Amino acid sequence: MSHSDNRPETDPDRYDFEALQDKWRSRWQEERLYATGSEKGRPKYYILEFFPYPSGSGLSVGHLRNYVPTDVVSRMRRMQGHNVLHPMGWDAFGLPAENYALQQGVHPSVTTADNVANYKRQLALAETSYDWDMEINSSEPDYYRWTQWFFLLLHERGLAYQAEGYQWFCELCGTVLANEQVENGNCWRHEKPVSKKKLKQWYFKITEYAERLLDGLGDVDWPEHIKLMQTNWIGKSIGTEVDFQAEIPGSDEKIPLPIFTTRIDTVFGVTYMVVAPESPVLERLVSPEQKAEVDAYVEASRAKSEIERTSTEREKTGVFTGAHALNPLNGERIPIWTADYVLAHYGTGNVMAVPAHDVRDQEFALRFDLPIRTVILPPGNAQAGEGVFTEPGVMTASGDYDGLTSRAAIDRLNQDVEKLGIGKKRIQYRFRDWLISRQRYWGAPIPIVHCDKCGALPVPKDQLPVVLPKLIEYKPSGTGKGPLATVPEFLNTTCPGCGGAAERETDTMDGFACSSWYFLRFPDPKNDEAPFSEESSRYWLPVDLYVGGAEHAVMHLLYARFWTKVMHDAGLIHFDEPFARLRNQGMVLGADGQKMSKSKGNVVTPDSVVARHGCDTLRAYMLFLGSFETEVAWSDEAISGIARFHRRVWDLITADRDSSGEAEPAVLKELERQRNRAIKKVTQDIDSLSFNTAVATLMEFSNAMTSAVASPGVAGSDAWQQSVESFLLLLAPVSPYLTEELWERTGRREARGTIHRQNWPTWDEAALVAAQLTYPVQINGKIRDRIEVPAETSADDIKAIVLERANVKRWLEGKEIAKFIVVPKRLVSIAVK
RNA sequence: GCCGGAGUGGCGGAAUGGUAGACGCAGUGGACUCAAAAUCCACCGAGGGUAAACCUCGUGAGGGUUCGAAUCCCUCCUCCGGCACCA
Repeated sequence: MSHSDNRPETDPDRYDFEALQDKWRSRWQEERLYATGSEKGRPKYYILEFFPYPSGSGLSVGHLRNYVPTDVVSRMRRMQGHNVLHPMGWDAFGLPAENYALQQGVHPSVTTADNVANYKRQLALAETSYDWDMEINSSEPDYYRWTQWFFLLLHERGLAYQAEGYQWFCELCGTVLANEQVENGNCWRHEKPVSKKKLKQWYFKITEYAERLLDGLGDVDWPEHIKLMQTNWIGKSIGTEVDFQAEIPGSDEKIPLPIFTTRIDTVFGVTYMVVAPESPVLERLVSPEQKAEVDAYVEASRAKSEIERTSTEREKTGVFTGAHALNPLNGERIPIWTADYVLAHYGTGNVMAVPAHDVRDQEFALRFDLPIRTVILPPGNAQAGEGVFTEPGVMTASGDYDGLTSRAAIDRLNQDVEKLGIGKKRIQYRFRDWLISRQRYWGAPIPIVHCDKCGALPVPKDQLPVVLPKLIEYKPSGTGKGPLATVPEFLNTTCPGCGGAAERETDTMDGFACSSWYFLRFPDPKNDEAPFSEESSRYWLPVDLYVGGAEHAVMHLLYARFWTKVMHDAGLIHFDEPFARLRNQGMVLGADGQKMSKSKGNVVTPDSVVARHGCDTLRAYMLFLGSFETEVAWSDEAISGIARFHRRVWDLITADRDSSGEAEPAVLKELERQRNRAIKKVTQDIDSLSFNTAVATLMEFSNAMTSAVASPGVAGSDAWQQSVESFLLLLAPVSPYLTEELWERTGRREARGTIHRQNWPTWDEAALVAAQLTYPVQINGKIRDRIEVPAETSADDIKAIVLERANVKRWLEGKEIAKFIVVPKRLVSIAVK
């Protein structure tokens, strides 16, 4: 057999991947091969990748780690008779896009259009089977009109509100930053510490959905670690809120000072209290003597970077306020301090400090010489041990409660404080409402009008979209107001309430708003009456398989779930979890084991790989690299193995063979077994996203075919034709060009049309059993012999055969058999004494 | 500090209670060739054994459960990821 590479370039039978790509790409386009399925009576399959931001640097093979595997699943599902929706669109609004445009000195609408065109060109190189009729772009008015519509829906439902809040501010940028632009307390562009500035901003009340966001995680097939990250992020704590009484210095007045604690059983060990420096009550508690010191402390904590503020390494700081409080359970009078280890936004912003049973309180107490009183003993110990005891235990020095376990005491105290009217059991969440305002240009304008008389009013829905004007100058102003505030024709409008002069809101929405609903738009992307039709969402949603990087574990995936639940409550959709099955692809590192980056010069692009090895080889190699969910390094050498595999396949199928003669039945039966095994394994592997083993199985099957066809008569057999057919079908989702060409060359396309619309092959379980089975024989766990027997041999017969074997006898000599185990189709195990 | 994930040949990785190392890369030997590339065939965890047979060891370390453990349980080590004063 001659090899294709040895064939002259003019030989039409040579494997020429470029010629195949040119030939089939245009034909497939004409045939609309990737159109979204719409045939009645078929099951649907909606497969989606995380909404990509089309970055200026284009795609590397790392991105294909997501796009190629999902494409393979889509292709298999189409062949399995599903109506498949596999769309692609662009998360084009947002800070990265705006910053890229600023850096290029070109308008973001222009850079976005260029970047999108480049992404589409590169995705075409990998022949990902998107239906481009479904394409969407979040920065276009057709789309963001509906993002604004959803803002109004949230507003209507009381889930969007405006509040004063401290927000990250970078002096060097002269602007407010988003949380995600603050890395370890530094501005992402300047690597300089950021501080906080107080601004009036828009928030979404995601915390109202905390409990349902937790509950919903039980219903979805997601990686456990992602669910866990969301659970931790939401941070549910069950505890008690109790009012202590604070004495106002210099008067007889007392005000309630509420605290939140998860350990009300330690309440008899409180020796001081702490109020957060930003807490509004602080002002009233400060005595004249302490005022200067407290003011200086509050000022200093505000100026501190977040990294200094929250580092647990740092020594604790704080100042006495001059005020005292009364412990409502024992009447004790204790000092009130302010310290920045207490966070204003969590709980009540005040804490009862129990230095004997809390690490932080103890550290503080030791530093400032405050008393430490043990009130919990380790279970079973009458004496307190060394250091801080933070576990539940048994109460002591706690009056009537002595001797109760922490658990019992918490229940009783919860009831008691409620009876006394000084507090009650309460649930506290760690996460906060979603700050959605951005004082930046490149985003969906928040559809609100501010009127002096009527206040903040929503723009009527029929006036949407509020169009983002095309500004030339869109740099952040640094005033804390967005660039839109400088555009009179945008800013000035009439009030939808009273018709008088009014101003538009000039903040734009966080980019995560756009990606919180895009999966609903894809089934119905051109609808101009509504964000989507009820019919389209009822048929296609929820998303059956959602694939993207683990870095979005909390942000996007939590926001999208929140919006989905709101829409469900508004009666717009029939489900309340958007993504039934979620998987994270692993990253592709450069050949040097480092993250791919321009500066390291280790970026591999699809362009270079396709030019060198062709699309099919790139695709198959992306799958073969390693298991889908783990990180892998690119290798320029290993890809040659896939290139060889494709050439061998070409030769195997195109070779001229002598088809005369009668084949041996055993050879044909073994070929049939290999064929059925491959169908089963490849089908199951693609379903479970084990693409690397699917490709390995195809290699094994082609190796088995190569050795089978070397036997006389096999080439002319039906079994051989069946194997060729099944093999091509199984390989089709992985290597679409090669298989289509071979499908045509073996005469199948003319009769039956494209390989990509054929039925996926099915297997016969009965054909999977080999005629002869080899049983290893273990004696005390070590393999001492092997026997080959017909598959149907009974366990008793196997036992008899094994006992007659010389090797076995040798190991059994003088020993007693304790156990004799025959595991059908697997092995024989003997335990001897 | 807390939570999670992972440690298997020279390398990427298979195997989730049943023959450890499938499949591939690299390597070694051979065939073809004037030669090289490509291709094809064979070998390819470590040690012992002239070789075959066969034996011993071997999935981060140590212990346990089991006829049988990479896989399950306990203790520890290393690496990676997330959260990080959340009361």
